[in-house]
Amino acid sequence: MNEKITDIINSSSSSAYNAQLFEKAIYNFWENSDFFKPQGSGEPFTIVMPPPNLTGELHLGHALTVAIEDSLIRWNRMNGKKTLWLPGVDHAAIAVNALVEKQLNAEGINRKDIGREKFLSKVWEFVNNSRVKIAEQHRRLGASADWSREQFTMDQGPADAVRKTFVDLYNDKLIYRGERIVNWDTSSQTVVSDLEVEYLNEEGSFWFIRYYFSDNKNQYITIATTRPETIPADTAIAVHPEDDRFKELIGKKVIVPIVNREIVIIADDMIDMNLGTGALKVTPGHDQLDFEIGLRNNLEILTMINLDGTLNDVANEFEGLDRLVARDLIVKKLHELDCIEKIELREHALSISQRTGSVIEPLISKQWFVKVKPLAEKAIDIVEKKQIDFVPEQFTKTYLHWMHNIKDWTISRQIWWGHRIPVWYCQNCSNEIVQIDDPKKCNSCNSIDILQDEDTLDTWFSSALWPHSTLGWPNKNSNDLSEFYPTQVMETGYDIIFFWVARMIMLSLYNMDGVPPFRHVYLHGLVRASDGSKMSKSKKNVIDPIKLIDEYGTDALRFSLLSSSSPGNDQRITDEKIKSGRNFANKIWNAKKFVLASLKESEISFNDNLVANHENLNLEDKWILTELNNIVNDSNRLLANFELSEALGIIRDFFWDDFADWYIEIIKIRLRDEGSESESESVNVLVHTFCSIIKLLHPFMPFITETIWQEFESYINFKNKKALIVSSYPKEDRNFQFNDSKNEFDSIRDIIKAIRNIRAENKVDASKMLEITIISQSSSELIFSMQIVISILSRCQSLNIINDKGNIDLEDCVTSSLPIGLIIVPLTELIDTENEILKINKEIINTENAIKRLNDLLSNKQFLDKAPSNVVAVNQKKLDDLSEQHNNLHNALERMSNKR
RNA sequence: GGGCGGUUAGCUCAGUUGGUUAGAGCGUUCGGUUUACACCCGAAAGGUCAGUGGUUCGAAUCCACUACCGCCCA
Repeated sequence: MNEKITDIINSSSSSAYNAQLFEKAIYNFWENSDFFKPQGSGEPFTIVMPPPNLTGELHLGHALTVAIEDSLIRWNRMNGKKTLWLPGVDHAAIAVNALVEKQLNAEGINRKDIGREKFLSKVWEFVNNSRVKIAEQHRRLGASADWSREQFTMDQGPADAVRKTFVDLYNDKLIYRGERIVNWDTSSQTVVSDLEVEYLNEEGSFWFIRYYFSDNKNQYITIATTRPETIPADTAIAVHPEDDRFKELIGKKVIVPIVNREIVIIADDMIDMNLGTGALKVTPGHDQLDFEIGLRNNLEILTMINLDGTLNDVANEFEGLDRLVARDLIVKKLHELDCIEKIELREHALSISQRTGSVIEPLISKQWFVKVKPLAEKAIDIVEKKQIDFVPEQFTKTYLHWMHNIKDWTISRQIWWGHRIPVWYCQNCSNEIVQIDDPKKCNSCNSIDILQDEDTLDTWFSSALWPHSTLGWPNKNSNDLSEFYPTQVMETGYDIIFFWVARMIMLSLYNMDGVPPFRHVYLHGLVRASDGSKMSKSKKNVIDPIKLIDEYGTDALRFSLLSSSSPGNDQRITDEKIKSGRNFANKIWNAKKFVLASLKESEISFNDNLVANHENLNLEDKWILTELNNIVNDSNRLLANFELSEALGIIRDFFWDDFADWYIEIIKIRLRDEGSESESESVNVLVHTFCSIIKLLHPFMPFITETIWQEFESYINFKNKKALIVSSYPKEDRNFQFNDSKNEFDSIRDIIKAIRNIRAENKVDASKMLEITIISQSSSELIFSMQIVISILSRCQSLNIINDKGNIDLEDCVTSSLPIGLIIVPLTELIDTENEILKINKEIINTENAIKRLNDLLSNKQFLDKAPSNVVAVNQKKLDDLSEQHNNLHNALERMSNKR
């Protein structure tokens, strides 16, 4: 592998990192080496991938899913876990059914003309193509998933799981068939579940309509409605029993306009007296609430809307019209009949099908339902007992709230694509046969005249079984099932917490004897367009992740998605963000060039066993190793808490700020000193630190890090590890913890920053070398030992370090006061001494204020009693530093003033 | 109507058990000697942490209320 990588690098002329050159080769190398398969004997770590819909392409939400899950997977793999990321795809019943139907329609073909079988073969053709495409896109995203275990919801295994679950639930009386009012999607002509209905607030007309009494044609009761077109199916008027306006009318009869049918005025507690006139027309066949009123009051149920949205003969002369068209005509007729008292504008919720966008029609229909309450109770219990937890935590509440108010789940769908309901009806004796294997004959009367239910199951029914059906259930002897169930993490978007997560919990508990399907649920937010709007095809603001990858590289995309993703929160994606990801990758690439060149030029053999050479480490070595150790510690902790963006952030900062801007710049000085012990020492630390960074970054940015690792492999023997992906993640090393050195280095860094600041503030020409004096009472030795570093990084030609307050001439000097000492920079350009004195005075006042505040704090008995000791100590240290600084400032002021 | 969340620099966002003078990226301004990198380097400006009140030695962080924004469920 590494020869190949080196070849590619050598053939590239550009100095910048070009992701396109490496990603494919690296991915193939991983996949062909079987690195994605669970390996070793470690503790298992499993994530089951949320199966994308086979509707066509992956979007940025999938890219985020992959970025997060792959990072977790790679981190765990590098930590020695037996890691399985199980990929799969979903048949997306309604969406795919509609897509293929649309394609056929474009060719002038109706699915009913060609029949079920032929239609399904067309669908299979379509999904087989999508499946290949999506798998390819996942590879582009760098997903280290075990493709040999890839599952499809329509494969035999998951299909067996669906059948067994259905039959078990049926036998346990948890699945039933019944006539209920359901959400009917007139355009796809199927029922949809409550969750698939969206509500849109819309300003609409509120019609006030008179119903005349049958015994007195001059008197009437006025009702208010937003749906006058359903008047022909009214079977009662309802009022509140306590409503004084209507009390006496209860039991009286009125005539339904247009159809002239007689209905009765009834009383029902659920009527809102303040809404409209307080009287409600009751249409049990076409409204959920009216249906319930109808049940309570034994009302007749009339159906006037057909499955395609047109009206039937109940609507008299309006038969055959679409209900939305009929509305206007019916209103017109009501006007003619003088039944309309007034029309108001009112905001009301419009039910829209999430799938097709058409207006949902509540209809009575015979459907299959899951009786969810008993399942929900267990699903509530398991979360309350904290056997499953949510990240971020607040989704626990969302979940529990929904579970507590759960309603039965409509699982049948009137479409062809999907798992057919395993129920057969005997045409001879009306027996209902529900069983796993297709029956040959009726198990009651032995007739062979049996017909299978025409309907299919809700897609989410099969996805609800995903964590165990993909591992081999219902085959309880499956190795994967015993080894990888329960899984550790379920990671998906918060928008499908009810659709999917909640149902997986319910049905997994049911099928797996109460063992929950996963330990943690991590929910990420939506990826939005740069203006904060949702991406949607209709808005034409969808960004194709593959295009971004082509332009910027997968690592850049993953970096930007991950670094602006915090659990449960939406993020906006912008070109600038992805560019900063690309820039980061390029920075790594260039640092690699420097490190590798240093290694080659030094001609030393890299020795990662640095611990033995402690005494020879320089201050900056101890500092960078300590910082590295801190970052290793923190990033492992953050990753364990699912704080990916935080972990990535601190690694990025460490690499860019500490390693690239400081350590490399300092090390250059030592590298010039060829052949010295210091040179080999520095190369060791340099390579060790850089390789640690590469490891730390690998889960997030797999391609560039593996590419670099492969190239390094030619020069370093990485302890028998074939690839970075299967190497070990850095672990804390107490031997690299030099806290005193870190503090010392920080104060040296402050000196350099202070001098640079003086240069910039005073507009000192960049090429001008300075002569600097530093007065330090306690740390002059430390400063002396670092004088070359200080000189070069701040561009001084001489550094005069003294530890007493000797009489130094401060004419034409600028000073900077630090806890470690006073920095004096003489400038040949004219210095405004008065201005300098002003500046120093200002700083003295600031310092004195701060000292006063700290003195007050530290003499506050309550603070000393109640604050933890480390907080007291930190503030004491701060006070000491400020006092030192205050002295230095006074010192400078004195000398400055003498020169007036 | 019920529930959940948000409001921090010009923009996008961190800030996990309350503890230095509140951070980052992008953008802005100034300056760029330097063979890893201009997809870069150095320096800087910029915030009453939505408002009010409370708890506390100490509040962006906890509590209450208000305002605005968003999401979910009806």
